[in-house]
Amino acid sequence: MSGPNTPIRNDCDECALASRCFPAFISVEKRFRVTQIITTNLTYDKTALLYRQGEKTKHIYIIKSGSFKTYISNPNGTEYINGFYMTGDIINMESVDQGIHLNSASALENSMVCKVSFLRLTILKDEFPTLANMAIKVYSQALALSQDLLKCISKQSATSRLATFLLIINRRQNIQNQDPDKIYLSMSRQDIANYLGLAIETLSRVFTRLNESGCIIKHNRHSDLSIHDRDLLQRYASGIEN
Amino acid sequence: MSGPNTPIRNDCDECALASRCFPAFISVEKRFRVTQIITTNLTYDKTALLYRQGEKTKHIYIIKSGSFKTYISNPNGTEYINGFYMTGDIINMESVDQGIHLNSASALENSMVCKVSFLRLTILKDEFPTLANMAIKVYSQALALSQDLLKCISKQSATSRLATFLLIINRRQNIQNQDPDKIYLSMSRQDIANYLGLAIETLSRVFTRLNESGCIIKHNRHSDLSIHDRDLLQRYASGIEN
DNA sequence: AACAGACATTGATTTAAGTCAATGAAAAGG
DNA sequence: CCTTTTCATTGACTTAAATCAATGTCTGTT
Repeated sequence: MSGPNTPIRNDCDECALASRCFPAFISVEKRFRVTQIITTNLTYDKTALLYRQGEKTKHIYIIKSGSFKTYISNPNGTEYINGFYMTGDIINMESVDQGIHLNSASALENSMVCKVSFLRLTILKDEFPTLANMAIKVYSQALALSQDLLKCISKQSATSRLATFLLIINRRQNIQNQDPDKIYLSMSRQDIANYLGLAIETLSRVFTRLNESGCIIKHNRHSDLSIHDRDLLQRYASGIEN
Repeated sequence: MSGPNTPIRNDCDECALASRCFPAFISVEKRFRVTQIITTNLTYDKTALLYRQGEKTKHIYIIKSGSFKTYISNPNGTEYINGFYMTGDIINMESVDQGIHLNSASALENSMVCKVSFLRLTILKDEFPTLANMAIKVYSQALALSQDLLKCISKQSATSRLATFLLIINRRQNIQNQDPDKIYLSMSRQDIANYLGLAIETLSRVFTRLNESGCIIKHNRHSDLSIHDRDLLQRYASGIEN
């Protein structure tokens, strides 16, 4: 076995996300410490639950591949979609304070995540102060995004909401995508409608209209589409065009 | 002058917020260090700008008294209200990552704030690791609140939105209030309407309806009201009642 | 391959909220 | 103190999206 000061090769060194994930904030020589607090490459099948609303929580999750939705189940059986998460995103940041899951998370497709105990992260943080900076950076970003989204969803038309949504998804997928105009929607129409605060029928009509205007191209009924006229899509998103 | 290890009495020791503000995370003996990074008791008159969208930023602000709104100005002259902040709240957390103000902030009434350089806070953080924990705690709370609000505003009726808004304001004001049912609205109807994603006329009608149903009592036209039937208000908020 | 069930789309109608317009009430300013 | 301006309320009408209902299309199962 390697001694505690001998660098060892671990999962994180070989991960495609390493440069954007928290090991990036720890020197290569000390990366071995990471293995002590992170559980890597957990797999979840489509529809599998990552965690359940109300449960106690001690972990954040980093998505290595695939995607998840978080949602709140209502007494009347309906769901409120809180967010969609994809490669590189961190799930459960909002529960770190209370230590209880505020929503449930389920896989939208077969996915892989790494699991980090935030209690242990706190200990490691004292050892590597840059980790705290990273945490604050990530939180600040999440908050900025969330405010943006609030603005968009509370005040825009159905067309503008969907256009904004597609542009955001596209931007997030582009980080690792080949074709910059391709969009893959791993979530159902119902999920998107719910997330954007629209009826599923309204959403469907808007999809049809965006398609007919030549703005997007649908490659099949559900998940695969391409942005064909990005400029127009952006005008829809900003509300210049209707 | 006191030497660096001699506890000195400073503004923060006497502040009513001390137990909820970040000095709470530093031992009394070392509190003097706080004075090196915090500027206390800055005053802003009603309508005065705390900062302007697009400016570079190095500070977060803690409200000692009064209230502020943050907003984005649009090319067409309209405003998007991002948030309302009151005593004990921290303004500008979302800009820490980018270092640029994502919105403008202005005082809704005569107010007092303390200003903390987050660069210096980073240095202090290495000295007092608990500060980092506090930062993460605060961020996690802010994120949870923001997700809650998104849900409420994107999917609820006008009545439910206003009822939720009033309950949130009431809860936040209760921390230091005498009468637990009193609500003071320092922002204009236009600001509330904008924040909730409603037309000002719709908001006005809902105010009238809540008043007529005996749910709230308006003490004057604008700012002062009381919750008269909290249970009913909560039913409106949850959408059980319309 | 055929069936069932889930999911998506399209059409007809209703409704909640937005818009336009007028009035009322308070605050600001000379 | 009176005028002007700003902000809030109320009414009449319009519209975007929700709802209700039917149809179409994919997915998975045996």
